[in-house]
Amino acid sequence: MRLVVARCAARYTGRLTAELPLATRLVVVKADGSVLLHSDGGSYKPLNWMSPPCSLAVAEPDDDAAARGVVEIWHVQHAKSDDRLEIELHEVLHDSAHELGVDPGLVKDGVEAHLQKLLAEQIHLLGAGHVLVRREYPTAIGPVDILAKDPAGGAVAVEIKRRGDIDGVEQLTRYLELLNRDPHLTPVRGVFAAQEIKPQARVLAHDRGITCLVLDYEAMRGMDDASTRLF
Amino acid sequence: MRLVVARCAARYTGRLTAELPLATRLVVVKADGSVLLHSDGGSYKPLNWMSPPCSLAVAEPDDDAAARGVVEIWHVQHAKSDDRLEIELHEVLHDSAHELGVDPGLVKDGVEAHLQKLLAEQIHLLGAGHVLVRREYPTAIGPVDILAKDPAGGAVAVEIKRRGDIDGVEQLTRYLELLNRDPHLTPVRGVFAAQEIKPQARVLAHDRGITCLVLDYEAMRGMDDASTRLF
DNA sequence: CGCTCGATGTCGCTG
DNA sequence: CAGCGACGTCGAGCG
Repeated sequence: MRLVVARCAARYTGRLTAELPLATRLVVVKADGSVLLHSDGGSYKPLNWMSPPCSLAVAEPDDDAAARGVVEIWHVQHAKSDDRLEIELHEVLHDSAHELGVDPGLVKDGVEAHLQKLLAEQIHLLGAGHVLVRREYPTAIGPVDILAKDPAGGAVAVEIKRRGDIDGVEQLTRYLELLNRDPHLTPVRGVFAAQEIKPQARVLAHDRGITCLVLDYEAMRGMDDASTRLF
Repeated sequence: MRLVVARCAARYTGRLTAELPLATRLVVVKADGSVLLHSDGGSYKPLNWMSPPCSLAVAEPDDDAAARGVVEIWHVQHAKSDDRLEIELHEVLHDSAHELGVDPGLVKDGVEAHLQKLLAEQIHLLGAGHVLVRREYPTAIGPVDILAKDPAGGAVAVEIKRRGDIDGVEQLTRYLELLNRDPHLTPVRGVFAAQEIKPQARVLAHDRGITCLVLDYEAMRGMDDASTRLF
């Protein structure tokens, strides 16, 4: 990894065109050739960048550029598209290189996939006597998170979100509309399950006859741990 | 901006929980207090981070941590939530600070608006005899990209996307519902136009009587260039 | 390789 | 401040 702090200007062309006027920034060149241009604030997102796979070619400035104070021009070209990032370096304030090695990567916990897995295992949370049909039950517009049967044999479609927003209710509504066209399934009941359900989503869900179910992730994981520990 | 290259481990708790095992990484501390943890590859996104506003507190390791080789612990706490990032530094390989100043920011020029402009100019792409009424035709829930009239005088509402997804069909459906309440306009026909239309979106659109139109951006731009060149 | 969907999404605009 | 749409969305998982 190479770290350069420099006064620089940049231009990106590709899916859009964007310009960065002359200012002092951090330029990071990673081992895979990717380049990041960071300002001293904002957020984790760079002002501009090039994703791997890409190649970096360093060029001397032409007379015109040299006259503008450019000491080096970096051409960063994406390998599989015509995306291009051009950086004009005017003054290099810091330049260092470091061997970092391969990163073992981030281990996440508590994302939607976990919730889905846990609810599938603890399907009784939908109510006593419910039975799992399958996870990711396919429809023409995409898979429903969970399809289950209630004690009376009626189909139940479950949409799971970490945070229950209106979007999720809309999504579930579309699934229900399609599933209810299947004579073998209809009538299909809808359950909107999330760790936290926004009031608006709750209202909309209720309006459409969809049941809301708040999931307690910690408790569900506790159950999972318990069962794992037992066997 | 402070740049630290160090062997470190990290843990994030907040909207989810995530862990980073011990490895050598770049730690960036920006002027606004935000922190980025980058590996030597991947993409522009850090492995882990804390967005501003947040505060950084440096602590000495306790005996247990010191025994594990920790030389310093950074507690990064978000100011407005309980999001928290904890970084254990095991070995600092580089540490430098730099004054960058304020960044003038990125100037963008997008493709999205261009598509709308081109289709408005080449409204015949909707079918021979179509006439533009106006771009950004206002409704109570926001402007429709294009309103046109077909040769029979019927209203046509067009939603334009670069990538045609289900969301866009939903959006157009809402517009159509509102537009069709206007007795001067109804019945309004819907056209979903995009450079690329996903199969699911196509199914949903067809289901709702909405026409799909694939736009050839290059060809449309070519037409534009040609007309520009001629006059 | 393409497609779909989630995301600590983030960003920016508007009411 | 909230809501909503766009993003150079990115990235994982699956067929």
